[in-house]
Amino acid sequence: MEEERSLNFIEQIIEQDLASGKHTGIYTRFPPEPNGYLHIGHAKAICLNFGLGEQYNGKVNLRFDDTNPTAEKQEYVDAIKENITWLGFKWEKELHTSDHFQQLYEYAVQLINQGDAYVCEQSAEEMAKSKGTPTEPGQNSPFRDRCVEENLELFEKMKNGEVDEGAMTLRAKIDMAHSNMHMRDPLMYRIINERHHRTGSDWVIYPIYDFAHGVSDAIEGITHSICTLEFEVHRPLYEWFNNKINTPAKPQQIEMARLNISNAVTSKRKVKKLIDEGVVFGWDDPRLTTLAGIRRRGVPAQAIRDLAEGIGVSKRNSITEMSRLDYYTRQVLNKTANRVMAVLDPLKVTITNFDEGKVEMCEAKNNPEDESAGTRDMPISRNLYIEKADFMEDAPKKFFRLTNGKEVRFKHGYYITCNEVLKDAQGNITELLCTYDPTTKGGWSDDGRKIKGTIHWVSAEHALKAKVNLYEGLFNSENPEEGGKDFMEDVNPNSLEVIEAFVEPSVKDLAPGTTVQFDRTGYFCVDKDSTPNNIIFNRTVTLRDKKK
RNA sequence: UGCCCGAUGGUGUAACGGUAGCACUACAGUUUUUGGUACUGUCUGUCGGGGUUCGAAUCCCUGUCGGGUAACCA
Repeated sequence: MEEERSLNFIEQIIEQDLASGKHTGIYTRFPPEPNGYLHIGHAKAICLNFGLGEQYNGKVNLRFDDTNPTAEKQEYVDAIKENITWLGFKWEKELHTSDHFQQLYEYAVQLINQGDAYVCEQSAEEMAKSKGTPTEPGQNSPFRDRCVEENLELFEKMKNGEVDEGAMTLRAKIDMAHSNMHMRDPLMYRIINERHHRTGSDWVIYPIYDFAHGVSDAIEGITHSICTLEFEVHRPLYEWFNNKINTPAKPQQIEMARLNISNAVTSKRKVKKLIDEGVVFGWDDPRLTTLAGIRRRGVPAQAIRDLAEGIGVSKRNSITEMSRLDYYTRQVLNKTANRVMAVLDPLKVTITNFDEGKVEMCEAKNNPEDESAGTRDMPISRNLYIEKADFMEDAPKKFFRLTNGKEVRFKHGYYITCNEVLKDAQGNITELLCTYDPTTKGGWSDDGRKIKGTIHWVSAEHALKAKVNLYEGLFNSENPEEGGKDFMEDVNPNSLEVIEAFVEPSVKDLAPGTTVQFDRTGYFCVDKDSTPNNIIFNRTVTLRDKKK
């Protein structure tokens, strides 16, 4: 009954903490900075934190880490919430680090009173210089030994806007000779004269990540604070602050490897360049691995969650193959996407023994994997289209599609035989003259005839024209930036091909965002800009194809 | 160069001193009104060198390789 599954290292920590009584329940958080759009890497963190919450009946806060008003915007806050909701998660509380500004300030004052923090008047350059190097210790700031009263007074001035930006900072007094550079009297507060998207002009002093993040975790009662590997060297600082302050809880920071996907880039800077240089059309371009892009391409949220679950959690940096996302996408869509017939590269077929003007309806299952999806009626008539690739003259025996003289099944329609091939002056095939067997309606016969080939088709007069975006990987290399290469050089020039296809009439009413399977071709999503008179599909992923 | 982390098939992960397993990919085959799906099978792996032990992917030493880290960013 219970499926045997090994625990990842974070689950092991949690179960130990629960078993030992260190915690009676778990509380995690997802802490994005609202300065950009979420991508597939964030999705892993979201699924992990919220997934752990569901798994252990714990709570998960959504906390916007908004300590730097120069980059953060409400627009991003809204988009991030939308993405998380799309993924299907609910947060316990929506919080912002800025909600804790007053509390953080009071803790800072406490540290000053304890002699653990001081106001420093060194410039950024002086500070960098006196910080030392990995092999040489730093020099103490000349302001390091100010008395508590003076520190208090100066910090108050900073807070009240009486000090110029850059003129003073608040620093933790730790150890300028520490082997971990982050412990050499790190900044706690700096002055930024910029309007904050939530606190407006209430504050001009803003806490630095190292001080704000861990202490906010503690304030919120977070038990397990999961972050990525690059914060590993920050952990001693994280713990230093929470140990110096009498915070109500002592959260544990746990670092894990971020998710990297092959043939893609995720960093804001790089995606922005792709947009600015016109390689892609925006943050939600379906070729990007932003959540907005992936969603627009038609990938279901469940596939992202399955991916996050499937790749596991570890501390070693890795690149997950894109084929893995494709796998989960197909897996979900196979069960949920209705089938539809669409011809992407048309070849005219005339059924010579089908009366001119006659229209018959063919009943078609919407999804062979889901009986409850029902059926629809598709019109068939004398003039049809099939895929060019589904016909070949003098085909080899392994060719299971249409060829001269051999019967194939037109799916949901009839057995068809090709009798004559029409060509233009250059010898290109322009049309096929075929006949149908009227006794095989639906694609069946009870005389034991074995029809190996089944192909899709649409009725020429009933088909709708649709614009179809065929996407391929945006980059040629697994790792577009490997070896200091310029990732722009690695862009796949064929990442988008726009074609006009013929689709069966039933798609007319599909809502934007709906993903269907084009029979034998792939999964396609109705674009958000699609309308009944201007139908647009985005190829989500092709079907697996074992042909040759 | 200091400090920190990591190294298991092509890829992602298990095995916590006792038969190296699972999934993706690739390749075969069966089924099939999608060359889809489903099912079955095959290929490929413990970074090197020492040690501890009856026994090491696992523990110890050492080397090599990879990543992170020295923002008034997060």
